[in-house]
Amino acid sequence: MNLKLKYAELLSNHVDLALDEIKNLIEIPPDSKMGDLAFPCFSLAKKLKNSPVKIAESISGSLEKLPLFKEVKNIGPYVNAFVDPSFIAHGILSEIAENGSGYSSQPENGKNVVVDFSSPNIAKPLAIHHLRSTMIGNSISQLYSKMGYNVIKLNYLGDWGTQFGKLIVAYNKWGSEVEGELTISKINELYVKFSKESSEDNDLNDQARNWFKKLEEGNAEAIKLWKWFKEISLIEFEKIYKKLGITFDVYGGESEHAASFLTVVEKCESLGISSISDGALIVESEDENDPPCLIRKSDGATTYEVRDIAALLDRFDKYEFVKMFYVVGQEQALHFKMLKMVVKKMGLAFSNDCEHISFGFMKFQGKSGSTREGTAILMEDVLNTSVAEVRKRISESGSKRNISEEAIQQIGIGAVVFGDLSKKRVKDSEFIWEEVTSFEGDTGPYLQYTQARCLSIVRKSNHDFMEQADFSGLTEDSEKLVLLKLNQFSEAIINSANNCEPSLLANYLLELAKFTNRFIHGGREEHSKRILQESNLPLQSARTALVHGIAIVLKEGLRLLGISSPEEM
RNA sequence: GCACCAGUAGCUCAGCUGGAUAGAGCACCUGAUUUCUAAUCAGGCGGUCAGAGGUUCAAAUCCUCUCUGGUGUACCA
Repeated sequence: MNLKLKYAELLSNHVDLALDEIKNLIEIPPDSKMGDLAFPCFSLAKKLKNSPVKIAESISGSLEKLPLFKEVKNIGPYVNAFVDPSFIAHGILSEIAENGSGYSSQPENGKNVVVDFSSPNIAKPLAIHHLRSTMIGNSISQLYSKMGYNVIKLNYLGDWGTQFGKLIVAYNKWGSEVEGELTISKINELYVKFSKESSEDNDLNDQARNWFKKLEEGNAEAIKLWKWFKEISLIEFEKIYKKLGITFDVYGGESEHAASFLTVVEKCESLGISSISDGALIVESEDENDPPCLIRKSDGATTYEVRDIAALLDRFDKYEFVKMFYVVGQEQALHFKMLKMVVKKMGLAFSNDCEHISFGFMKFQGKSGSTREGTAILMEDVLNTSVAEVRKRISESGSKRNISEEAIQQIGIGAVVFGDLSKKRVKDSEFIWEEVTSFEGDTGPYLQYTQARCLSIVRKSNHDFMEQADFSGLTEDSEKLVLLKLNQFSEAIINSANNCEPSLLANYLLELAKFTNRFIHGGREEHSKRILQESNLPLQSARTALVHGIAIVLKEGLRLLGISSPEEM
């Protein structure tokens, strides 16, 4: 139910503004004691040549009574409305009960959205800085499918480039020293060793560039090794994605577009937007402050930029997307700016639909870990530690409940994911072990706990509460706050999706959970206030339905963040 | 040098795109438990919204400058 719209309709007969304008002015007061909706009268003051307070008085005095609004009065320059919870409860709760997890979902619109996320480099283990792209991208994908889009989740692997030349050199030189089976961490060790040695021996870098050139030319030995490194890496990645419950629709890779780079080069040349500089082919930037975009190296090899452009052209051919999201760290902002710039110069309108969804650094003890230096914090370790902490906590609490292994996994992993997604993307975030393994307050486990608590009440209610409920009994403030919050679910989703900002949804869920715990907690202080102790069955049923609705919204909201929630914990 | 991003309580962060007395969580202090799940709830402590100007009825929010931190700056990706 769109309460802002209803309120705007009520006001529209007495305010000389278009319905939409009124609706956009309506806000939610900072304190619910002041009302549930507020219409500020400042902007009318000039037009009416009267003080905002007087205008508010006159409007509130002339409004007709609607059952939806218990009371409308002015507080200073605001016209504030108090919603009658019993009037909205039936609509909201039956909508949730009927749709279940589909509550607030929008019908399919057939439009394609491509989300490029996670996209790790082959031959390096997944570290915490990959967590952000992976989790943010996954959540954006869930949000857009909730909004009715057809989402293509694309894992665009960094599987091409000079680094493979380096690896091949390293493997040929020191590979025989590796003991046992070659794993991703052993590959990484070779890479680390190469980095160290090559800083003193420039010849190694030349060899590496040479091997990469060979790889691009289709040299059999190079390709064989490259394929092998890739296979080993993918097996490792899949293990983590499975833990996180993430799947991809398409695995792509830069390597696929290395060949088609010629198309890009030709197009740039024929359009006359490129030029030769120091032997390399470049496209000049529009902004004088930016460097040019390198399309082809002076030795004829491809660049990251040209491969990405070729990949983008290919994606549009395949999917005709309405949105193309690149979920990649902010350090690559310039790269995506140049990518868009070149594609725009190529005369392709879809350059406007491409968006770089950037995010800040993940740091550990003030530094961003580096796989090259071997100081990275591995994603697997983080997840395992958090899960272990949950297990420890449960055994120490001496709880009688038997908590399943599945639930322990969900809680441990949920804590890590929520910790990351509850903050705005742009912020750099400091990785603190104690914080990851803290499960109190504004955390994922808090939301899961709230949800489990609600489900427990629903489970114990042994009758058809939707059938027997009398929603007009829901008159308490604590009930109203929860109801209004449930009603805002779709707004939270839309906001979150439009801004590609999962933290907005995360914060919405925290508020919902807070109101919920307050509401339910009344039953702890006074036994008679417990929902299932209520002797008036229609009222008890209405409250149970409310709790049921909360559980559904919390579970669905968490799912949109990529977090699964246990039935019991 | 230039460009982009950030700066709000001791710490981690919100602040609904310009509105009411700047809010949460953690930490610290006090209280509630033979739990419809205490991974909870109630209360206390804690602020020069980096600084200075400006725009207007109204600025943490918009503009300008300064300071601090981070990132990027063509043949790595």
